[in-house]
Amino acid sequence: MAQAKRASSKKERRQESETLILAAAEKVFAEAGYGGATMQLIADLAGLPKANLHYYFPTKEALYRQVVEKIFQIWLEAADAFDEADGPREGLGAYIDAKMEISRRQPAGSKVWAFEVMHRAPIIQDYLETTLMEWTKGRAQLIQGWIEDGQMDPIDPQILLNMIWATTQHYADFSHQIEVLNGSQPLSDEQWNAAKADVKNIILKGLGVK
Amino acid sequence: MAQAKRASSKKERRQESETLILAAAEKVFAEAGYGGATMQLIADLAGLPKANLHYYFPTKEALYRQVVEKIFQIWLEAADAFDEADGPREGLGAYIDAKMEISRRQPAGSKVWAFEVMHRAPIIQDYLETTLMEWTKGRAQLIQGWIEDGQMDPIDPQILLNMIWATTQHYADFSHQIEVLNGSQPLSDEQWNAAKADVKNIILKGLGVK
DNA sequence: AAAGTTCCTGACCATATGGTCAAGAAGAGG
DNA sequence: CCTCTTCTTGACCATATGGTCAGGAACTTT
Repeated sequence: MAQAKRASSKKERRQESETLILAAAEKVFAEAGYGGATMQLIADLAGLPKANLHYYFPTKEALYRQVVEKIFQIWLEAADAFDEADGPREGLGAYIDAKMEISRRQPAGSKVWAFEVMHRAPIIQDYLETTLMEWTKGRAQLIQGWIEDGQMDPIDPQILLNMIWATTQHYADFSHQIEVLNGSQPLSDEQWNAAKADVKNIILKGLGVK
Repeated sequence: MAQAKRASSKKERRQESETLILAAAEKVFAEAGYGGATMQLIADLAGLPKANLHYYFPTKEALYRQVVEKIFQIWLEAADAFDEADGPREGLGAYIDAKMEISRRQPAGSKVWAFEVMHRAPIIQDYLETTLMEWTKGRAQLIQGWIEDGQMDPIDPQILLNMIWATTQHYADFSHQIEVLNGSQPLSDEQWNAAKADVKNIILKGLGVK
């Protein structure tokens, strides 16, 4: 209360600046890729001088790394949907919903992720090999369990996961194409809901989920 | 026979050089994106001096454009599978097969396409709005016909097309991730066939195809 | 074999970009 | 107030990159 001044402590202001820069960086990296993005563009979008970015993030690569890591976190959080279910209809359904929602709310993040993986993951290769690998193995086992319980057809769980990732992320990564084919209009709420429902129905029915 | 010299006429040699450069460019653009790719890298991969690239392709953008246009052609050719069928099982099945095969044989091309669309299609926007739009409308109508014939469940054809594109192209665009999750091994023939079959089965069953 | 055309390439240039730095502004603490 | 630390920023630098060009090699044509 004493120093007041918008209650922004040093740490808080630092946090704010970093968040601001990260948000701008995410957008620019998504739109231009790592190579096409420039610190100047990011700075302009954040409304800061370029030198200031280098105060918070020593190099372009460090900034990029943080962007990618943040996205990876969100990616993983969507996984919670999986765990709190006891059958494929609920589990897969909730997971598809969660991933569709991410594609809708955070398309830039999804694009950066796609860029990164397409570049053979120069930055987050270790995450792929450790965290993602373990996560995937765990869910694959879960799916395998459902199969053995006769709750769905026997299908290689990895292929199913690929399919879910592909289909849901497509709505973020290829949003431009989707918009153009929609008469250059962003999808409406109804269209998003329809897409979500149809994707879910096709996959669940295709899996023979009881 | 007279001038012999490997029977390479002027035009043929020109064609050869251009093809060589385009192939190198496709790889480099796929691996680094437009911004990350350099003419030097492309030249090195093609085994030519940089200045020579500029003899055949005036600018980096012109080279990129040709790469993207070539890919778009392949993209469209896969569509033939669609037309020569009289039902969804055959039509969609053949189309999925064709697209999976492209993902396998031409992963670099698919990646460049993905890059381009993610960048909001600065180069091939007109193609999206004309050729792709028309193609899509035609196939959507075809699918609609199948639906009305009771050959499959009623589903927004656009959502179905998105799903097929997403799933099949994922195997090219995210091949790195797929390899890592496969124990850092490329998919074997059996795995490719399994993926192809499973994807097809899930989608066709999910659509309620008779 | 001479002339004309196409092709090839080393050297070069202008520009853009990532990154640095020194000097000062703004707070925090006393 | 004075000092210390954290932040901010315009100016600057080294390098990399797209692109140019002039001169020569190689091929074609007559």
